[in-house]
Order: sequence, then structure tokens, then C-alpha cells
Amino acid sequence: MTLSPNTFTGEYSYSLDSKGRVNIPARYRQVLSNDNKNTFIATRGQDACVWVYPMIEWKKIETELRKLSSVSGTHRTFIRQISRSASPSTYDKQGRIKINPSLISYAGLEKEVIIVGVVNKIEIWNPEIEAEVYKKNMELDPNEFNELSTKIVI
Amino acid sequence: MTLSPNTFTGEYSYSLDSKGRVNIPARYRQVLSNDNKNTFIATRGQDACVWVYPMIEWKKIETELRKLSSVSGTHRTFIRQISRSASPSTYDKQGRIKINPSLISYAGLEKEVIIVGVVNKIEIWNPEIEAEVYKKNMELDPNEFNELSTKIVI
DNA sequence: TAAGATAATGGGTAATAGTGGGGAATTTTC
DNA sequence: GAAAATTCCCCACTATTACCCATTATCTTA
Repeated sequence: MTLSPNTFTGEYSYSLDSKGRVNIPARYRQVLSNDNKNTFIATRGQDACVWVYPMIEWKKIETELRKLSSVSGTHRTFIRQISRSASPSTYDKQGRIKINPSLISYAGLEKEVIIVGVVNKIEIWNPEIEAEVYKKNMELDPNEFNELSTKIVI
Repeated sequence: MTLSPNTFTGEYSYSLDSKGRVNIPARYRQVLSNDNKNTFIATRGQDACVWVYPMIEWKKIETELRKLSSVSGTHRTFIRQISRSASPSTYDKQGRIKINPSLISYAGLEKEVIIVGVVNKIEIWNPEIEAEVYKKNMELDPNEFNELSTKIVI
């Protein structure tokens, strides 16, 4: 059952332990290409969750950031906000990565978390917050969904 | 944990000691390429912070300065300003560099500082000042910010 | 459905990182 | 040229992290 490399789908329930570690689902680790060196980059999501990129995917962002100039105030702020919350973590022998305290509090994570594969990255949520956000988004924008359907066929 | 060489992300809290020394986070030292000779160049940031470049990255700035030297304009002023206050520092056995007094007062640094990796360089802030600047910037340009994130963040 | 294999979780310990300070060497000042 | 000041290098203590092992749970297959 080998899907495309570095592509994540499905939803899992895991626990965040007292040392701030979460397991990366075995299936996700299996589809990682070797050049990721077992390393992920965790960062703030656009929603109240943690985004976890395989290293290779993150490097693409990094390359784009390097093109921006620090002469521009807006660019400077942008780079800082993206970069400051990004921290690499190589998973241990048991397949866990470490999530740093500021990300844990940003995403409101407690013991039980859900892990969602969103194609090129992984999201880690507090289940309660995820349910709220899901509900809100569904009510919000039926039109945008229609618009999307013209762009992508599933 | 092997990210691109000379590339810094993440945020850390450190202390500036009575001798004007700050620790460079171990993770940052590990991604330094050898040709940096354990040396950084500290200078005035565009914001109220200290910018710390690995030597190799700094040399790129110097190259830029030479290119711009015959052209008048803001770029030249910008780079000259950074250049004039730049001073090199090699980190000691414990991984600390020395920040000179004029930079400490420019950035308003006290005992507690935060260190932010902004891709090609490192920023050192007084936490209170950083929080203010953050707040101000967030109010300033949400539109441009969103536009940038749709282009760059994947 | 039982047994083996794989995966998830929790915790202990050795190694590493961060902090503070002492003293030799060097520079500055009188 | 001596005293004072500063810088640099080293050592020691403490806190934190990463690594390893043990146990429990879940999945797979015969």
C-alpha cells in the first residue's frame, strides 16, 4: 500500500505526553522519502492548530522566504512571523516528534489530540477546537465551496 | 535535525549576562557551515533589535553594498547604516557571542532577551519591545500579509 | 481466536546545553 | 612603567534534552 511519497491522508487520534511529544502515525512515517532525514518542521497553522511539514516541503517555503528583502518592513514582519514559530524535530525511535510549548499553547493542545493528513502537511488539533472550526466553516461559505468545485474535480 | 546550512528558524528565550554575552542557541550553531569559522557579525537591525549574521551571510551583504555604491538611494543608505555598526564576534567554548554596549543600548536589551531566527540571520530583542512592534505590525498590513501568505505558504 | 508482530505510551538516565563567575593575558590610562 | 581596566579563555554548577528501555495496546495472520 505505497501511496505517493510525502503525501498524508486520513485522521488519527493520539496523545500528547507530559514531555510535549506526539506520535507521527506509522503510516505517515512510511510514506516519507529518505531525503527528509526523519525530520519534520512544526509551525503555527492558519487556523488554531499546528502544521507539521516534512523537511523537504518546508525547504520550499524557506527558499521563497529567502527571496524577500529585509528592506521592506512588511516583508520583514512576514518572514519573522512565519519563521519564528517553525522548529525542526527529528522523530525518535518510537516515532514521536517534540512540539514546543508555545505551539502547544497556540493550538490549545491538551492530552488528547487529533492528527489530520492534509496532503502535503499534517495538522495537529485539539479535538474540541477542530469540531468548532469545522462547524463554523461549514456554515460560513457555501459559495466558496461551489467556486472550488470549478477548480478541482474529486 | 539537519536543515539547510546557515538558516535559522524558531524562537528562544535567553539571558544577556553582565559581561554582555548571549548564547547562540545550540541548534543555530549546528547548522552553521564550517567556512563561518564560528564567527557572527552583530549590527543594528532595521527594527529596534540586533541583527546577527553568520559571517558567510554577512559577506553577501557586503557584496550588495559594493554593487550599490555607485547608485544613490535608499538601498545605499540602508546598507551603509547596517554596515557602519557591524562588528564581528567569535563564539566562546560555551557558544556565546559578545554584543557591544552601543548595540545593547540601541536595542534596549536588558537581562532577558528573545532570539528569533529569521532565515538568513538572527534577531535579538527585548521581549517587551518585540511585543509592541508585533502588535503594531499586525494592525498595519493585514492585506499585504494575506497576499504574501497565499503565495508562499503551502 | 490465539499468537506473534507492530505500534503507542510512559518514564529513567546519560549526555548536552545554558549560566555565572574566576583568573590569566592584554590593552589602556595616568 | 605601573596600576587599572577590559577582554578572553576556562572551569563548575544547574537545567534541559535526547536517547533508551519497559510496558501496554493494537493490529495481523495463521
